[in-house]
Amino acid sequence: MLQVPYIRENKDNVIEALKKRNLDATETINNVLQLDENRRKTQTRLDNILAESNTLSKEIGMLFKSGEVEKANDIKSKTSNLKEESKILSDELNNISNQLNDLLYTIPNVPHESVPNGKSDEDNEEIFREGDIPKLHDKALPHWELAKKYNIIDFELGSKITGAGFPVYKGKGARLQRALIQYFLDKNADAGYEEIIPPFLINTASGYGTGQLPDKEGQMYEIANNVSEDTLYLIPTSEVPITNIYRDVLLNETDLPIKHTAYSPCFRREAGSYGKDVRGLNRLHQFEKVEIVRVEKPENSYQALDDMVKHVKTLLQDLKLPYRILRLCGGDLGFTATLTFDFEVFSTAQNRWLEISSVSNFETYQANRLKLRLKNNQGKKELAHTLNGSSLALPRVLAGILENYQTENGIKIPEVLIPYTGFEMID
RNA sequence: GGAGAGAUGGCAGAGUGGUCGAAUGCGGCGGUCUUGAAAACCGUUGAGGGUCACACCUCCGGGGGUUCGAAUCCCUCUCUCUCCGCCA
Repeated sequence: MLQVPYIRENKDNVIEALKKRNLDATETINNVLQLDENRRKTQTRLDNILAESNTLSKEIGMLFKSGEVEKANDIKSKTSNLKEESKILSDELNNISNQLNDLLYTIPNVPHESVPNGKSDEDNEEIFREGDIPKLHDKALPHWELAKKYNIIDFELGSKITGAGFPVYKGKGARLQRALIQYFLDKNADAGYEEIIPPFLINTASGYGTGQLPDKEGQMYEIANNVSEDTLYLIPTSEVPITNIYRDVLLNETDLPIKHTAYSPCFRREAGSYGKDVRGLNRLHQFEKVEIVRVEKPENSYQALDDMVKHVKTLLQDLKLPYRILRLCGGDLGFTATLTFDFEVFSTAQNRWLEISSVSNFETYQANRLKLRLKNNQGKKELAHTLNGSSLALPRVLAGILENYQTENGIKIPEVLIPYTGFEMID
């Protein structure tokens, strides 16, 4: 969430910048500042009462020690008023703090200055395009038909076992998926990202840390939890457990940059999706993803973002898939991000672009929730910047490969993957 | 699943109702000494709120309670460790 002192000092800029999200935050920001002022005032009043009561308590202690019991009892009777008052005030303070927090949770991150105006994904700005769109033969099929034809992904079987959106990968399909995971992890490791295998369930504190909670519970599957009283959630992305490694952590400047990569299954409820968007592998409830996460010094985070974009590019270049990069407009920008670049692969048989990666800078927005701080060279503590990106989301890469690499005799395997698959053709 | 022990500052570890935000050791930082370094010695060193700065307030795993007063007593939750059982 945004930092209150920052809002206090940059009120007009914050309101202006949030307009890019098509959001008029004037009232909310005013309420925040009002509540903040109220909070500080109440805190001061409470502090004074507590100070007085502390003084009296010490006096009583001394009097008892010196045997002046009557005098002590006398003072004792005076403290009951203070007690009552402090109880009322601390309730009030709690109330105000909760209101303030609740409100802060509703304010999205301030977009970076380079974020274009716009209402929806149609207004995203294409900044880069690479790779040739192949000319397919006459009988070319969309990937869900190919999956059936070559018996490599079984959507109906997944529906039987679990439900729609939980496909079963079989034979060479499973093998190809695993090859991609391993290939991505290897490439990420080569680029200096340390591999992590995180838990696939997270608690509520972690959900708050990265911004899935509150309000976006609907995105995640909730687990009836017999282990503790806390609710657990299936991870929607490994960003959540990985970034939460650094919740309540104070880093030294020499620890940075921190670069992690992880493979994990991702679980999303995707309530309300329908039609061609959910066809085949386009949108699933469970999918595989390799993620990269970074923790950076504030002054380096945009350089890091750039670096991540470059890295993701190399993956697609290696796979020889046609792709483009979009700079998300204010209307499409995620709640917690300041700047996001989406990668889309061209799904030739469907004749549409599919999002396969989203690379974002969160600046201090997550770090503030996480209490992820950094002690800089002057010994001063400041919030770190967090970033993440997909490298890559598997199903749509798979869709892209199946469709773009199909021939009349079968589906060719991209050359870089052959050492991982052990076969060159799905036929 | 059963029985027990525990959670204190960056780490280790004392503290069982009042002057304890917390001994001591290690580590960190600054200094003396040294050509330089090490050692030794001296000093300093938790976090958050608040303030122009002080004052002041809060924090000894989380939450609640007892008390004029809680790191210390009670309840509860979470976590860790030991033993037994079960298990990939």
